[in-house]
Amino acid sequence: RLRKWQERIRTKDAGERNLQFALSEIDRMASALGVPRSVREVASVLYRRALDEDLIRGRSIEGVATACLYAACRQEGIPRSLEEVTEVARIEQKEIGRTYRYVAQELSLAMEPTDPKEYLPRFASELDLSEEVIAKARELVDASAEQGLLSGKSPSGFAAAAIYAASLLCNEKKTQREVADVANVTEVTIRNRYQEQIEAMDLGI
Amino acid sequence: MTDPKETINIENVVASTGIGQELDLQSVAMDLEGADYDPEQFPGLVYRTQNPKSAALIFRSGKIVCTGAKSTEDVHESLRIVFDKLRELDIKVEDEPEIVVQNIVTSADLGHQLNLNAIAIGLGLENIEYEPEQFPGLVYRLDGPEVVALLFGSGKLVITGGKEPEDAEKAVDKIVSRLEELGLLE
DNA sequence: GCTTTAAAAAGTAACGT
DNA sequence: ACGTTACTTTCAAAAGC
Repeated sequence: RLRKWQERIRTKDAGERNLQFALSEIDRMASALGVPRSVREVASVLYRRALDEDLIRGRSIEGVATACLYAACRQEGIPRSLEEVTEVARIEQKEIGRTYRYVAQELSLAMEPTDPKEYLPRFASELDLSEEVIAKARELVDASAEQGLLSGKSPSGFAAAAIYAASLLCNEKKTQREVADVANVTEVTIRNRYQEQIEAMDLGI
Repeated sequence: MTDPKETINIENVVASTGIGQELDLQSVAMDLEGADYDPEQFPGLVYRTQNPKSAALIFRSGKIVCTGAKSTEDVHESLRIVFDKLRELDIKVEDEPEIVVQNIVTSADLGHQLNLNAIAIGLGLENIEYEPEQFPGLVYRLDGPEVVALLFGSGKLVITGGKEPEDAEKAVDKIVSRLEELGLLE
């Protein structure tokens, strides 16, 4: 009786402490990633849902919290790549990706692949590129995606190539290295795609 | 039109068997040249055959896993070689241990580029996994046959999880007809 | 869940030259 | 800017942690 009561309090306290820990971790990572408060709120809601659905069993709180934040960024249209999330997380990328897939499946999140265009504003802003470059990059992404060049390619690499190509076309040139650095991809990836994106857009015009 | 089924190629066959005899892997490792055995790392002894090319994992219990062969025929040939090698070490091996194929990996080509984004939505996001940031292939789990297909933008695909070559053919037929009814082939 | 084996697909990354 | 090597994903079995 008394022991059971104490146990319930203990369990409740532990659960409450774990939830607070998860939410504070989401807050910490969200701040480090520089995403708006709305994303943290969506991530928190996802985490509570995961908790309600018992998805934490056999997984780390840290992992589920991180996966929820990654999913929330995507749902809110301001994606952070797994690599970027990993930089502020305390678990490895492979585990974040695996947990994200599990949570997305169990909560029926119906996540569509990230649209490369959602990366454009951030990349352009970090490179001090104009609105004109963003518009041109959008054209490049749409034209090349329409011609089937997007299948299988990483959204951030695709966006990076479009930003680089657009900066050339708009006479606001940035080097491949500068674009690669803000996008967290290699110069090789940009080099391998920007040319065909320009060709795709020229064909479409 | 080339039937995509004609492009199916078996890339790997995994099978298990057993000699019905316990083994002292430490001594087998000493006597069998080319054997890799590091019990700290993995409980099985690794023995590779050259013709056909394959790798056999031999366990203390006498059970053996063979992988890397390009056909069911090659699996039997590889294991025949392994059995004979063990017999040379004066280890008793049944005449014809039962060999069970556990998995067949095949590749094929649908002959058309694929719009994976459209296919992901067409097949239903809840039925597939497509995370191009992590892997370029779209993962599609079929009900019958029970196999997993990896679809690529090039139109090529990998089918794994099947236990017989027919599973891959059935899978390709199902995938082709599903994509056709969705109007996403070609 | 992990450890090991093999194999394909295509993309990306990290080396060295 | 090459080339090479290697990692990502899927699958199954084995014995043991």
